[in-house]
Amino acid sequence: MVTLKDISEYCGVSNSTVSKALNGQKDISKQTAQRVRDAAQKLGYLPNSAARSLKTNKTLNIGVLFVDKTSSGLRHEYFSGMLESIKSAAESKGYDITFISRNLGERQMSFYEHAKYRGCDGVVIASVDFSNPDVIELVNSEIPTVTVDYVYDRCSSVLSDNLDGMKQIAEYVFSKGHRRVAVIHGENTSVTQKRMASFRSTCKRLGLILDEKLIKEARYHDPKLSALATREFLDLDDRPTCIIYPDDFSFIGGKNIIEQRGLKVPDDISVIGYDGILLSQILRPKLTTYKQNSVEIGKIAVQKLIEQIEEPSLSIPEIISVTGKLLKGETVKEL
Amino acid sequence: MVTLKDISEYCGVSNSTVSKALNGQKDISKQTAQRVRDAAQKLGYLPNSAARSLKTNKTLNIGVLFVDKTSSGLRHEYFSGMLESIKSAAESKGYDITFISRNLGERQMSFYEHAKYRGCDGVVIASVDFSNPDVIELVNSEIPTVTVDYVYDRCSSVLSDNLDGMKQIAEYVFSKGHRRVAVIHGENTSVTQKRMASFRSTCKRLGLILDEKLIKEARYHDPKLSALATREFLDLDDRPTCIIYPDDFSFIGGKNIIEQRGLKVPDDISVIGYDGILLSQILRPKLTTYKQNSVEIGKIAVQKLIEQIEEPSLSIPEIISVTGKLLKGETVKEL
DNA sequence: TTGTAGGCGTTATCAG
DNA sequence: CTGATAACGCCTACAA
Repeated sequence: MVTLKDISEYCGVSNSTVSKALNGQKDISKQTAQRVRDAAQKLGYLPNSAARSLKTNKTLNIGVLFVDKTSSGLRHEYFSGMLESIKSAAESKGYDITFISRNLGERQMSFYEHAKYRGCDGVVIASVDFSNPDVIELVNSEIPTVTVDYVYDRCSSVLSDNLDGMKQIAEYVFSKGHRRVAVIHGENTSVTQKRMASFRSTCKRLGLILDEKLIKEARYHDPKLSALATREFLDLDDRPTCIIYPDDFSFIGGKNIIEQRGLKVPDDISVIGYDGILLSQILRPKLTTYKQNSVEIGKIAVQKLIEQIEEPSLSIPEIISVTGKLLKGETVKEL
Repeated sequence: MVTLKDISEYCGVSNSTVSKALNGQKDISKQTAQRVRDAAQKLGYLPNSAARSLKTNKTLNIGVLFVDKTSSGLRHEYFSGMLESIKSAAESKGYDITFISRNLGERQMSFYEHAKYRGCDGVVIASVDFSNPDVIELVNSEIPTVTVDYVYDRCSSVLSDNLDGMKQIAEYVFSKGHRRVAVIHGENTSVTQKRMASFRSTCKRLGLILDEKLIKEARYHDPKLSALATREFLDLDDRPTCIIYPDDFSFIGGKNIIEQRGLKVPDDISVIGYDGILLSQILRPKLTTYKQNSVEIGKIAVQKLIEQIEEPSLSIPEIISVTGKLLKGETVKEL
């Protein structure tokens, strides 16, 4: 391994001169600096990050907390897309991404301990159980953190705008003349709560009476449960004219039931998804859905985190909402 | 930050005694060891990985090379599933996962340089352009590597058994009585070559005459191109009785065309996918496909890599083939 | 069984 | 402009 020392010997200058030259300090003569850089290049020098961060207490390393609580985890395109974007945003700023978990070596450690041990400059927290004490410990620690889709008091967060999403969906459906609209929602998380609150308030605003029989809980990314709920809706005497699904993927379950009954989308029943994953736009008829901007969310989360890392004094906890976009598709019929 | 020194002062013993006690060396008396451990616990001591790896030249850190050459990258469930499994396999052995890329800080660096800089103990290489000189440099370096779905001379690799996959598909289709079978394949990679070679040889073995008009190139994970190819097949005078798609997701493109023509799967035309992603088993009729065992592939890749890291002398380059499983589904009709 | 001392590769301070 | 020198936190001969 080529070290600073090798270069200093090769060039006949001191250790510190080499260090300064390579780090672009300006108290080194142009010629020496050039000579040192050439030598470094020639000898194939690479800095040693461990030594460097031992000294500087910086690692250029961002931790990512991504526990697949739902066990669909990275298989969910919303999250894999976000990860991809976190990765490339971090890379473009010169940071690496390391997954944070609970165990390292023989030791069991908390997320905070892990991040600390690895010297992460900051951590992006997404897709975890936010009520977990371990997560809370991390958020309350001195390590900069940014959360996605959940708000803690002292920590910046980036939120997919679920209020807007559901509002747009409800308004669109209403504008198409639907008055009996069923909703299948995911498990009870803060995301779900926001979506449903938005749905209810939008209904109220539009003067739409809510029938609680038309609201059912299923799970995100679980087509089977959405299929069940769909069946129950279709069995009602006064069946809804439109069903809103927890997400695009779950809709596939509903689709099967609908087709099995010999019904046609959207002629016999309208449907609408959530997420805007690739699949939604490939299906025919093209699915009406609200596209969450997972790429933007990941990007902003990283930006905000790096800002906090590099300018801790200037950076204040902030809640950033990222709106998505209604993709009109072809599955909501004009009544 | 609590360091070894703090503990040593607290306990009134030396630095090295603490270090040894914490690392379970047995030349420390039971009582002292216990006292030290208690103090460490009490003070909230955490080892500093940078300092440790500076000394030991180990980081307990595995790099992952995951460049989305196809730009669908992690959005492809085959890869996101594999990553998830790499992550958890590494975690269970006490290793962390860090993504390797080309840039760090202001510097542009090669993959090798990046991995070296980060001190990765080893690197798993998956989903990249394997002909890239940078990738080759990494593989030929002193850093242990394992590749997925590609074989280099001196490096262990884990392969999804594409020969078996295509063989099973062909045999199954044949056993169902199909004789005019069309294939849409992905872009020209070694994976594609293996699948096609396997298809051709299986056809030959079964005495099936290959009609080159029934083979078309599209791209993986690209429903549009598969839709085009499907259309051309359906326009043929003597249309195939079965179409094999490059992957499950691409099949959706074909499905649209088929339905648009008013044809029914499998009554009017049989179809078969590849990958066995969640979607395939949700579709109705359930898609016949070959499920690649991405979880197993990721797990084995990590195992093999860690073996190589920890026992370099015992570990020899090895090519491990992971077979998948034909999911019979309902989209191939008995003729 | 415990302690001393040196060094891993860097950076930073301060004197020349 | 350049060079000694001392850290950063940890591990490990070797000495006691």
